[in-house]
Amino acid sequence: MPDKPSLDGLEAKWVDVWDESGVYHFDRTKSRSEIYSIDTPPPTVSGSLHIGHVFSYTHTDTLARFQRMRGKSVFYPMGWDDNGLPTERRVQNYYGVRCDPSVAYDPDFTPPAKPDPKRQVPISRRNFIELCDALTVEDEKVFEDIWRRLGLSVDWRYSYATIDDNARATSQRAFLRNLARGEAYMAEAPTLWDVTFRTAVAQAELEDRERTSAFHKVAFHRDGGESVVIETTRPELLPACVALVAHPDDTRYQELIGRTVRSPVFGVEVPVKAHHLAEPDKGSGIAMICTFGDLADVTWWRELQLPTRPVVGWDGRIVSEPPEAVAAAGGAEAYSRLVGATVHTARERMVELLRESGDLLAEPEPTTRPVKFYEKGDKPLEIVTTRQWYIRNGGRDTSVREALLARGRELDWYPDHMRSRFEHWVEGLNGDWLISRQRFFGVPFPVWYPLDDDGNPDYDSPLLPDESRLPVDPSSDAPEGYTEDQRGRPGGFTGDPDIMDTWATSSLTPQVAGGWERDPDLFERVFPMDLRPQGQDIIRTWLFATVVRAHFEHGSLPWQGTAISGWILDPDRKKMSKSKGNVVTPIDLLEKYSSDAIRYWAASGRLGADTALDEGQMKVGRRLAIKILNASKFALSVAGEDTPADPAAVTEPLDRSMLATLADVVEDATSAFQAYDHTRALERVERFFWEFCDDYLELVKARAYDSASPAAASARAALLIALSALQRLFAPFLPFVADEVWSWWHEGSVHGGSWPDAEEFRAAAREGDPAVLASASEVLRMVRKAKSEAKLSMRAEIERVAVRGKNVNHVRLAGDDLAAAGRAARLDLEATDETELQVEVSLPEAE
RNA sequence: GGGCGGUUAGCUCAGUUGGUUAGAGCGCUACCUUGACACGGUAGAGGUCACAGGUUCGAAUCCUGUAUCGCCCA
Repeated sequence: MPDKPSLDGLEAKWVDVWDESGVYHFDRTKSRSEIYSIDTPPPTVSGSLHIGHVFSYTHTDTLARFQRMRGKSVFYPMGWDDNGLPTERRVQNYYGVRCDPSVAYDPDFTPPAKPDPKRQVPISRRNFIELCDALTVEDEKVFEDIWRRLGLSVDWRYSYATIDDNARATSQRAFLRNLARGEAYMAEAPTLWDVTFRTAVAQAELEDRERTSAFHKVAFHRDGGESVVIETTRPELLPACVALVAHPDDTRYQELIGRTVRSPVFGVEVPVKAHHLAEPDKGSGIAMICTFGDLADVTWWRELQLPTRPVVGWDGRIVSEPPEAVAAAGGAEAYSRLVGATVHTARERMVELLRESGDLLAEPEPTTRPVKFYEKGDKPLEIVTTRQWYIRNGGRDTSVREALLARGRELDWYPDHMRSRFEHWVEGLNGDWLISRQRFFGVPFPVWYPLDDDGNPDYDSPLLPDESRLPVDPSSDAPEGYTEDQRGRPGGFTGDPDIMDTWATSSLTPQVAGGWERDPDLFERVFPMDLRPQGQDIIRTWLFATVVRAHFEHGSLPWQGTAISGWILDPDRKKMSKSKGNVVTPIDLLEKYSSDAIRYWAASGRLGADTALDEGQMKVGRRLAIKILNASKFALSVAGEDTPADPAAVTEPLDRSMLATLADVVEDATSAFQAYDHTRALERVERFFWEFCDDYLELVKARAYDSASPAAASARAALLIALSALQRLFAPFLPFVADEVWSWWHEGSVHGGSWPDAEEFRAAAREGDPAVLASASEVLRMVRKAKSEAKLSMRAEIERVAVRGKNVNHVRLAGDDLAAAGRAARLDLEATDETELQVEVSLPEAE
């Protein structure tokens, strides 16, 4: 035991000790009922770690430590989410390169010494992926160091990365099984498309942003009748117009429905249709349907069975060939003025064309409206018809939707109200889950297509690998029955060029970490897992997708419960996020206050509750940690060679009262933890600890020093018993300081020890009455108050303390201790009917 | 527009199934260096529980409405 205990250096010391002792190692010989398994969120390593991560991971760690001390073998692996677009972007910026699949592999490639983000060097896909692999390894090291320093009780032997062989094999296997059962399918369909990243995106990745645009009044014509005026914010899509649409009840357009009109400039005949989604009070009440301007166009196109006239290409520019109908109507020349232009420029040119033809009936009228964006993109999404892979998720299938909603009800949610986010998301799905991405760093689809004699792929007869070959890379591996030299040749094959959406891998973390089909013995012991901890922002993505995959593959939930952490708000109560630029990195705070102090702050935030970044709380945590050091030192130094404590030695009513109070605290903390309310557990333990220090320690101090008497032995035994409980109760929250003070008088880690059992303390208390300590504390407080008001030292001698009241007998049981702690020469007690204790303090005569 | 959650002391938050005078910490003020702790201790001041109705013997707590903040979805 050090003379002057300190928090400095505890992290470095204990991180190493824990690592060497393997105290957090998962014991895989245990049976399922003896195991607590956690499906840890793999953080995205391409971003910097911020204080919000520390917050939610600490929540999980307190639960893991509680379960471990309860005797469970805790399966608590850590993963890294390194596949996907965020890593690609980081590699591009970090090395100053970009992936160009048409470039050949250069085995000697070295990245530019001085990366120039404006002039990224085009490199082959394979070189690019090598750089991704290299950089993620570095990033993961940084993350792991911080996690260790924060004291996460992870078993690092089970770490995984979402791009590693196991994750790729698992993703491909699950996909092949989905495909075999018809849960995955390929379709050529209108797809939300990001023109910057040139990839399809899924519904879960969308966000609406307000954008300014303008209504353009445009005239369509008909022979022998008045022209029809529509209003559109996207005149550049006029060559893609396939129909006009009005509401069936709109009397203004009744006689038009079923006839045709002619588009301005291009002269294409298009039908006028009726559909209930047309909004009569919007604009002129009649709209043009283009392929495709927005999701309503897609609905109309599908339900009214209209033709397709695509004009926007994968790069967001107007395609070179006009739609056949435009060419046939003689609009090719006008169209040629739009070719190659971005959507924005094409709009300006189209307005010019309309002005020239006299079909723009008014000046464009500015407006703002929500526009769909890819959450990581900065250009509006276009809708492009492409061939993509999907997984069913209930978006267009009522029975799947009902089954998934039932899974949501089956899952335990902490806090419970988070379930509604899941339900609303599932109810609002409007299509299946699009899982293919036209990107590079990710899990490839394990699929090839045979080429016919003209070299065209036959998408209807995909070639699939045997599961034993996984993971495969169809861009470098050949399908069974083919050789590599048949790649791209007529009669040969071609690999599917796409990769899976990150979530298509992340949705399998229980399977990846749990050893599904790789280590069946492990999988059977940990799956379905006990807990999925995560943030509220990814309920619709990660949580939902994981439920979908487990539902299809295993016919079960992936876990029994989910613990949802809130946001971290900056001191101005704004959500902390990279885009707002208010992100705080944890490392400085960890250094300034200690890991335990940061954990204390994090553990003070309830599940589901947004929590402000509050350095004040960290300061409190630091003070608490120091107090634990000092109180432990005191109790141990007083107890001397009396360790281990003998419960039978606890005879004094005050000591028994304290242990009875402690038993209640243990009971409360235990049930709070079992209800996933770590905050309540901490609060109860902490409150008791301060009362223990301020009142109980002061009361028994003098008696405990008087080494000869049995009353002293009682105090010393009670001190040690309480200390043992407190150190263990704090262990999930403040693991460093808890193990430090534990090590002063025990072999082995407190984290491998047992969670206190209320009954043990109840027995040691031997029917002690909590009221004794409470009453003595109350009187002691009154004595202090009198001294404080008289501006006297707490050490000042006083002549007499008189206590009256109903419960004066409680005070009597601690009378000697009270007199000693208050330095009172006399303690007079008088039983009366008063419910409140009346305390009179006779101070010494003023000099 | 729909949904979810919040609104309690200057700040950050507790407040169990409705039950005496609404609690804690920080900050502030005063005092105290007492044999674990000055990286400390003790005490004090500080609140119309967002607002308006209602139910009840009794409401921070239950009901209705309003305001306001955050998030999600249209």
